[in-house]
Amino acid sequence: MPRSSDRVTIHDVAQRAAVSRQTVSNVLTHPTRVRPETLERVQAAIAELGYQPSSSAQSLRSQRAGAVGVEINTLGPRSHNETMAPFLGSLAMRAAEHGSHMVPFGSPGDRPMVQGYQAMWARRLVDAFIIADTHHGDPRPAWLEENGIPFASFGRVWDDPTFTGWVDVDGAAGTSAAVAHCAELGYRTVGYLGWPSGSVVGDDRRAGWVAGCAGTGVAPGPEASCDQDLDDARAAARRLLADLGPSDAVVCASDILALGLHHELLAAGREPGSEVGVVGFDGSDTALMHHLTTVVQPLDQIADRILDLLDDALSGRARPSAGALLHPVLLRGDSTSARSRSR
Amino acid sequence: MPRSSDRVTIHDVAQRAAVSRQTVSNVLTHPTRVRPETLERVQAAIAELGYQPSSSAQSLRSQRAGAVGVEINTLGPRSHNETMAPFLGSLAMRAAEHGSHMVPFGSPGDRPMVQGYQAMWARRLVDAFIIADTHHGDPRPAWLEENGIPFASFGRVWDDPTFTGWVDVDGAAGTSAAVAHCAELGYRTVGYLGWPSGSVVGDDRRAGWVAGCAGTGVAPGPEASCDQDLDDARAAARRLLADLGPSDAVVCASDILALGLHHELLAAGREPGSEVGVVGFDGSDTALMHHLTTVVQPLDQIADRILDLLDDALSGRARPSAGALLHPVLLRGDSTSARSRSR
DNA sequence: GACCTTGATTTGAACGATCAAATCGGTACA
DNA sequence: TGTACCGATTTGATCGTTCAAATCAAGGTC
Repeated sequence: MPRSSDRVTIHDVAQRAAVSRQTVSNVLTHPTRVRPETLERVQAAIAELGYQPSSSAQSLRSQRAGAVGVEINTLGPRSHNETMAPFLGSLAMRAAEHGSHMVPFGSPGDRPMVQGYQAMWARRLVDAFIIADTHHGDPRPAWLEENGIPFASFGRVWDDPTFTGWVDVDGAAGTSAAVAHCAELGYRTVGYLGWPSGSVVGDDRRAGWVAGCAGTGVAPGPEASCDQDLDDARAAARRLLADLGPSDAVVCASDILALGLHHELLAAGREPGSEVGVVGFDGSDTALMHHLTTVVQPLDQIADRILDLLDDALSGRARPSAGALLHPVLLRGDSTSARSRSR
Repeated sequence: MPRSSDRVTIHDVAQRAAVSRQTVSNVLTHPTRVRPETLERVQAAIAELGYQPSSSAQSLRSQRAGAVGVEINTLGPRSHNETMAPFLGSLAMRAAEHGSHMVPFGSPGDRPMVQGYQAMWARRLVDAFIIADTHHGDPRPAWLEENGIPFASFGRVWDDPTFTGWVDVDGAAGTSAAVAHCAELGYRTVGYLGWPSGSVVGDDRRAGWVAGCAGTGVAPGPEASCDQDLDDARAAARRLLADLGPSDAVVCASDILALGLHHELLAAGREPGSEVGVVGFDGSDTALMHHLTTVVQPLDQIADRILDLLDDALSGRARPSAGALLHPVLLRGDSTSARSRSR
């Protein structure tokens, strides 16, 4: 029976098993150091008392918070960032297996500033950070690097090509697979609805479309670009519509853009899929809800790899020689469907 | 200058200001105990060294993790739960002002089990939990209560009316306001698209529709119900369409349902807003994206109140005599618009 | 029988903070 | 002059764990 207080400590277990605290500790961290007979007795005591080491005590002793910070400014309303929320979910689930947990935090302002990071780091609430969506001129990578703070990034860190602690989705492979999918289903041309050139992610995805068309021999269809916004997407889609005949398909840089095109097709009385094929990108809830064919980001895998990177960094292992590019997976929905090639 | 190591501790500050560690501690926690002159000197040292107390050390000493657990199973893909993700965002932002942080976690399975909670609690990674979406037969509230674990709930805890540690949105007030909004704009009847009766949240929202119609004198329009799913919503909306004339409006139990109706209207060539009014509920990104008029849940306020509840519980203050009902706010979008009453 | 070795276990110390009790230098009062 | 008292500050102890060094028991060697 645990002592009067409700909290079971290593001391309670030691007393129960008639050994010293250190032996109990060894049972959990260096089982080989302890005699099999004793091991068993201590393990029994641990089980009976339901002992689990206190994370605060371990943190203090090991100088490790066992936590990783993730900025969630982008998670709030009006952000339209449908990737970060599920990504945080994946991280939280996977973190358990890595013996750590996530601490979401935000800076007051809209723009990602180092202020929030600074606050978390100074108190050592976290051992490392995960950043995402870095852009040109993003102050975070440089600041983290300068201060020797471990971090990993979801998405390439474009400002610093020497930094290899990132995991990213091979956007070109994704759009290329989307084109292949359309070709296979018999669409005659494959157009592209993307973002204005200049964004690295956008250019990457567009490149996959170009390469995909060249590789499969399908004719490139019309192209338009717009911002990551449903209204803009619809406007851009309207511009495309005139050039889209039956059995044409369009690959989009994101699910939001795909949804915009989807809506315009319906508004024009043209059935998505059976008439004009539409493929989105991201595998967002939005796409699933509307049954759009989409290129799904393997968020669980990404989370796992990122946590591996941090494990390595925290145990002083060398950084990998290069970042990791993961392949997205095409998820077939109703917005693309087989058509007879004979028409 | 900080000592050779990179970590600034209370000892470094003490040395720098030529006082003892305890005096430094007092400066931060009991400033009145220290002579003004000394206070200033120590504060200067703190500022110069950029000292912040170590959270692990404080946790161990105070027996408080300073963290709150939030289950995020519902946050993963395919959950269609558009409220939890932004809510977690609000919590994370507000938590900073409450001197704590959020720890999102998940259980392997789909259904909320106590297993995940157990794991977090045993190691004292968190001091309390925030639960949401409790349903009849939910094992969590009872289990938490039994084990004396502090928690608060977003949404009433229906199985235990004596539990008052909850904050909820006044759904009836929301739908009622939605009806009033429609009446004000001149819609002749206001229908309802809701969930099958039996869900407490759903019944609450429906009651507000009924009361709103009675209160404003607007005629109740047709009614239908379906699950929280876009396809189901569209099917239900099709059933409603026949009974919906121009200048009729429909209040919906959620943004997803509203979106379903929105889509069916467009598919039938009837303009949402100008012909048939549509009001959603939740204030989700989906609604904002589609410019739907919607009843917005005040997530920041809810987060604040919930954290207050936990602060009280952790400092041993008595529970409030009743749960808190917060008023949602109607956000006007394009899916409702003024019409001339003269027609 | 004294001495060394090996393996298993225990004791001491430390991580960084804060509470409680002890100390210190002054003042006031008898 | 002694002492009681005060505010300001310091010292000691503690939270629960784990590393490093000390101890202990058993066996082997010369």
